[in-house]
Amino acid sequence: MRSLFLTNTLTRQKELFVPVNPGHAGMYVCGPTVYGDAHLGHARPGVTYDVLFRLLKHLGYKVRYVRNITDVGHLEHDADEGEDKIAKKAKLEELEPMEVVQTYTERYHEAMRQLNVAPPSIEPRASGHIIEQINTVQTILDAGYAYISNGSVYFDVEKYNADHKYGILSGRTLEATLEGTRTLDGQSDKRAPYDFALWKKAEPQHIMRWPSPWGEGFPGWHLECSVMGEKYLGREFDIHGGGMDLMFPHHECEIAQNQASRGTTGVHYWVHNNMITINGQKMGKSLGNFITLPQLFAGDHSKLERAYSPMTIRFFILQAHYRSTLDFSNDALSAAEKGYKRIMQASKDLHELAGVPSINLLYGEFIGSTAPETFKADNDAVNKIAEACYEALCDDLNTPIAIAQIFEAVKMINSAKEKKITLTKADLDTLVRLFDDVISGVLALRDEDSSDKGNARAEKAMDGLMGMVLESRKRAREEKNWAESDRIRDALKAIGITVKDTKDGAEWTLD
RNA sequence: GGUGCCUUGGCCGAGCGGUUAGGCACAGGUCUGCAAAACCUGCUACAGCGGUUCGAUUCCGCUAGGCACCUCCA
Repeated sequence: MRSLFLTNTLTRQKELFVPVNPGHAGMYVCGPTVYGDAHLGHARPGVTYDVLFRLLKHLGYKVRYVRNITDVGHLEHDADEGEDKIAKKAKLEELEPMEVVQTYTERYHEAMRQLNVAPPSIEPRASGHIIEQINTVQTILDAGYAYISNGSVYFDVEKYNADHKYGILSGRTLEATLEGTRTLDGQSDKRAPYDFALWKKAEPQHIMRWPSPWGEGFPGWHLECSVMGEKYLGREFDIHGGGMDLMFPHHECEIAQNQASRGTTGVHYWVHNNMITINGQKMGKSLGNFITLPQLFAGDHSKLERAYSPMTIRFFILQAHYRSTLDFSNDALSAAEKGYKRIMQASKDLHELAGVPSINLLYGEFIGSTAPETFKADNDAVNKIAEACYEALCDDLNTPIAIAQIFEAVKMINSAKEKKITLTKADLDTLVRLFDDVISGVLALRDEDSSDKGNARAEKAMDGLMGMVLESRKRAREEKNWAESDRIRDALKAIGITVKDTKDGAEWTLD
């Protein structure tokens, strides 16, 4: 099995991935809080951890990927004064909170499906794990790392910090945290500003509430990930992913909860993706640069010059390393779109050259093969490209380098098609395998054109029809009737079909 | 204020102590009835100022500018 290296936020270093159980990989990623449409920012972790999930599988691990849905407990503003995001939205739209949850969970799934992000192995909801969360709160209380105050339960950070160390992930000291903590205006039930809620007492107007030993209330936001992670992946598991903005306090609190409740920090590799910015600034509702995925796909936003397809977005994200900020702009998206289409065209041509059918995996499907250890092309350049591609992917998920290698392969394929170079069967087989495994399997880029064509019968009819049209154009060209030949080409262009004359005759593509 | 990060050619974006990343755009060429595509060639940059070094875009320091987290955020 190939070695995989991941940057671990905990050590701030690139580390060799060694799973808890050989051959198995457990991965937990913080999913969305479902109170609104998924936005550009959700696409980044969605795609990033999807690639990690797929890569782990391709390398030969049996992977369990848990990505939660937060449907309770995530408060707006200060933890003491804030309102539950779901409940607020429900009030606004006069819906049951669970109707809000249902609607936006479905819409999130649809957006992820369009981005070709495979569903996780398990997608647990916070509201479905209230009992487990109550149990964990009790365990932390029993261990002495929490206290009850006015019907709520808070984590005692100072006590915890004395025995263990609070801040190991973010590198913050307790004093530093204190300095940064906002002075609360109202009086608080908390002993210290950095204490966080494990269980919150529900005020009379609060609609989402459950009975507990401490009265009616609801769980604190940080708790769900600790609890569900342990439930589905065990006391200690391999990878925990999420956005960098969640590092503090969310993940820091998770570690403290883990240590306090199960005697281990719980996670071996913390992986954090960076943010997507728009004109150099993080997306925010208040900044007016908040673009949802449906808007992006439809081109329906003032910042958008036009629509960008899901695969364009996916490719755009993969062209940057996941730990770098990625700046959104129309120019960058347009450039990504062209590059993506170039790869897709080369993929089609490659499969044709090799005489094997193009694969275009459907949502959630996986390549069945395991990553090869060596490559057996006759042309050594092909072997080098394939090897470099895998090295890049295994080197902390360096997708931009992997894609750069793919472009090298694209160049070779095009040259072979132009008959400037010759590729042997072994060369073509290696390239096909690389494209099927890496492009379709791991990076999960699919051909949007062919998937849009519709059913097989329609496609067959279309092919036949185009054959007839191009045949009559061919005849016109043979008679050097350029006017007629150009008329047909222009007419086809007008209905969205581009014709290209190659050495081997005319080709057509849907725009 | 505390903590961390960034500044790469027209744009996006990798990387690294000495080797052309890649894409998009642009210019010239090949091919072609034309067009498109493709191929070939060109465009060689690392904010500024010092320092370390045989050699720095890559390490260190300072300066300028920008960003993120510390409050909900992927």
